[in-house]
Amino acid sequence: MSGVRVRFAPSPTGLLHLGAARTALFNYLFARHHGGDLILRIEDTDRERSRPEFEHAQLEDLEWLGLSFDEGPYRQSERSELYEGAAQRLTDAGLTYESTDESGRRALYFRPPQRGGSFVDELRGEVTFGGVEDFVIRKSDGTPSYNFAVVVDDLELGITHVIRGEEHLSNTARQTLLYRALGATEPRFLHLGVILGPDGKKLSKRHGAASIVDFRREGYLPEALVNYLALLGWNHPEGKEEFAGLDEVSREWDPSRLGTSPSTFDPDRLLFFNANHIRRLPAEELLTRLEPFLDEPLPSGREPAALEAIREDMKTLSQASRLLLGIMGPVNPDDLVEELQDSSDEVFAHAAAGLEGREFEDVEEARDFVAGLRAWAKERGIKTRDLLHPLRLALTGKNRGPEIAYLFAVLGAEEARERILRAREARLGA
RNA sequence: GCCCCCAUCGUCUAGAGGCCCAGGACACCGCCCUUUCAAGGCGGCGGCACGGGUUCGAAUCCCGUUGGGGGCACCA
Repeated sequence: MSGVRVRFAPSPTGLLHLGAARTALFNYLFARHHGGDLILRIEDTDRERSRPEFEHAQLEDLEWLGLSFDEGPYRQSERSELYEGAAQRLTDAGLTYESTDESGRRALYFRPPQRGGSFVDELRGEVTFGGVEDFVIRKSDGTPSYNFAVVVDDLELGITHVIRGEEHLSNTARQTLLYRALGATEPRFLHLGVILGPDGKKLSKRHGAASIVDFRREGYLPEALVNYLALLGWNHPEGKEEFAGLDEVSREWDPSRLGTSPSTFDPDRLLFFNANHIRRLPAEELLTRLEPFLDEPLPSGREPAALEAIREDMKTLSQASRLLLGIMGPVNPDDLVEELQDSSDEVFAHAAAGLEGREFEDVEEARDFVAGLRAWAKERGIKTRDLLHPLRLALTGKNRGPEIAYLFAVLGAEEARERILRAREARLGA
């Protein structure tokens, strides 16, 4: 038992974003690294904007990412006595006053004994601050303000390390003053560099898919997101950059490798990790994950071949249907007549004959069949290109695509034969 | 305007005074492999923001400038 207690404290006023997900991830990794506890706290003090749907959606995203919590969720909306007690102590100490604004709202303000000072950031060293003005700790509707609730809760929950984005640096200054006014010792602080959008501005909805749900819907794998996010502001001691999943990152993660500079979200890099993780997924697993993304089920009985045929080209799961259509979609033979070679006719005749009454149990059998075609072509002095390219055109109508054997295996011998015969006819008719 | 943080290839980063005329990854380009695309292999393009110090020696330490970012709400 290390005694380390960290927390992730989202506000249910929107969807879980990349930045928040990274914060959650690093808190999780920190807790795992130290054998400590990760606590979930919902900061729902904004009665207007907080919505249960958002809380549910965020929890779902966290779960999808594989992030689990040891405690919570605690909801700030359910802990008002705590804030009241703390507010009373500050009032008793003569550090608060009530004030009414133009619209007649009466709030409780905190007047810090000092306007400046410093705190230690574990990553940046001593951070000095000054010019802190009085700020609200209890809003006119009775709910605690963010800065106040955070301090009271982190204290009450025994949080030892506060890990959050650097956008909170100035809040930490205010909170430090609050801790001291309450006669408490502040936890340790780690402020991670913010994540910027490709335009260098703080990442937001404007930058397209910045919500975790968006990535999920587009067919990104949680493993890929975790892998990518883990490398934003952290690096492996030996430069390792590919991690199978959260468990592997957890095993190798070490807080001493954390950085402080802001980083820019790079969609290309994420895509690269996603494609990599798709390639390494076991077939059954890939099939399961693919299901929600398929317009039509994979060709019955030929699922494994179909899967392997598209896997290399798939950067996101949502591309599966399009890739599948590229193989199985209808072909108009008339469109490809011009591209066919002189040798096409005998190639078609031979291939069609070979396919007659045949069935491919798996890709291996299709490969054997193709090997047979190649041997035949070699004997006849037909170049490999003049053998396979016409076949590819006949089968899919396209110039590029997966290895030919996959095409046979996915389409099935019967359908392949028909397509070849149709192409042959079209060629003769031309 | 005030306060704060950050500063190595376009991007993510390694680098904690000599090992660096700076290494890796993404992206991009070329070559190889290959029926094609992709993957893979090999190679290329490309960076220490600038100026002062300190030091025998600085990407690394200090100061300044510039640049970028964040905060300055009865939002969190």
